[in-house]
Amino acid sequence: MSTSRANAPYHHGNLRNALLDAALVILEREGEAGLGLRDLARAVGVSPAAPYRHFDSRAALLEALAVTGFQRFTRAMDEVAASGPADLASAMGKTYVLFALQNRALFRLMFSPQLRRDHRPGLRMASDAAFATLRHVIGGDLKEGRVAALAAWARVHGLAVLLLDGQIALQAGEDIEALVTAIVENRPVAP
Amino acid sequence: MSTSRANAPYHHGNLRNALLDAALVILEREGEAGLGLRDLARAVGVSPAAPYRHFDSRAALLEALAVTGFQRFTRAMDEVAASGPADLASAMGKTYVLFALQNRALFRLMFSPQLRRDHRPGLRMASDAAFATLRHVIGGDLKEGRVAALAAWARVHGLAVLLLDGQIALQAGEDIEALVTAIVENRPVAP
DNA sequence: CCTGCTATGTTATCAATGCTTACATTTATC
DNA sequence: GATAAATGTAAGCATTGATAACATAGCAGG
Repeated sequence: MSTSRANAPYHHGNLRNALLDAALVILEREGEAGLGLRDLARAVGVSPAAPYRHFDSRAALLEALAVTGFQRFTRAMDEVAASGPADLASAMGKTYVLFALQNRALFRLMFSPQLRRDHRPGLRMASDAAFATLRHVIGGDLKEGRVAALAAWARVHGLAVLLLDGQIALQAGEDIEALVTAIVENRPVAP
Repeated sequence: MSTSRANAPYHHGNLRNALLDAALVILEREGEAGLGLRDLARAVGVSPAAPYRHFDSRAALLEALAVTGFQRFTRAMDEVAASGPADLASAMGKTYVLFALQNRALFRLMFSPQLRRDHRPGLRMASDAAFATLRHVIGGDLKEGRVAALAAWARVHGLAVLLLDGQIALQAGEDIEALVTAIVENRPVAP
């Protein structure tokens, strides 16, 4: 290929992807507030101003991270839908919550109101794409109208947020995945 | 009383309360990230270092704000419980969501993982107090066990968060309060 | 090879912020 | 009044996001 710049290393290597990878690690370890451009540049081994060649601002970097988060989210949803589970809505709900638990800081970033405030079109598009499939499946599967679909979504999203924020205290010896399954499927823990 | 310092004006007036009031205004207008101690001091009309006489750090100020938020929240919950509605759980759920909508940034701050990270005892106590009553009412009213109580909580909290984050798009002419009522009471919008 | 041209990275620097220290001023108490 | 505590100010430090000027690496065409 002649125009292989997106993949081939230039000066450093493909710095943009290296920055995103390192940023994701720092994000999950330190939280969004602890992700500074200087630390990030130091982690990758470039000068403090180098990231600005790839991201206009810190907010733009966070947006790019959130977009990759929505892409992973979409992939996880598509995979579970393609696997053809017996109860599709419950399986997707469970995947929804587990995704949040396995990508804690990233999930929070995806729904960060700070990012949504300055209407970044890339984030909007990634978010819409992710929820288009989810909305379609939930709305088509439940067939109980808008309120039921929103209630199901709210239950799943609320469970994810409460677990992330440490509001739901696990009882002794309780398996978190079993609890999620029980709540999503709306049945007692011990069946 | 001899020790009326908490209320009586000293040099400036009771600076601590003035700071909290102004901080709440800035918080709802600019978001948590936009609440700087310099702006805050300027808004109240004191020097940039004056707030540090009342709050050890920016985090301590945010904690104090969150504590007042939990106190308001507790009051709202107690009031609706004392009013003796027909369906107590639904009434409290609706109050829960409306409180979030009427105190957007404050509600988010109350559940901020940043604040929870450094275990501040005041915040923990205020949070526990607020949820003790809620947990008691939900648990005692539903009588369907832990999973049902958590599911109800998750639905209400998730609805609040999704509305705050602008994820739920209102349809043309749709009343948000009616939608909240419908979802919380789990019935169609048009009865 | 040499000359533009673009993409990328570095150095130096600025402004704003959270925070601290040393000092000044007002109030309370004896 | 004297003294000590409480409260506010002034000045400055370290860090951070952001920008500007400069330097380097690849590419294209003569």
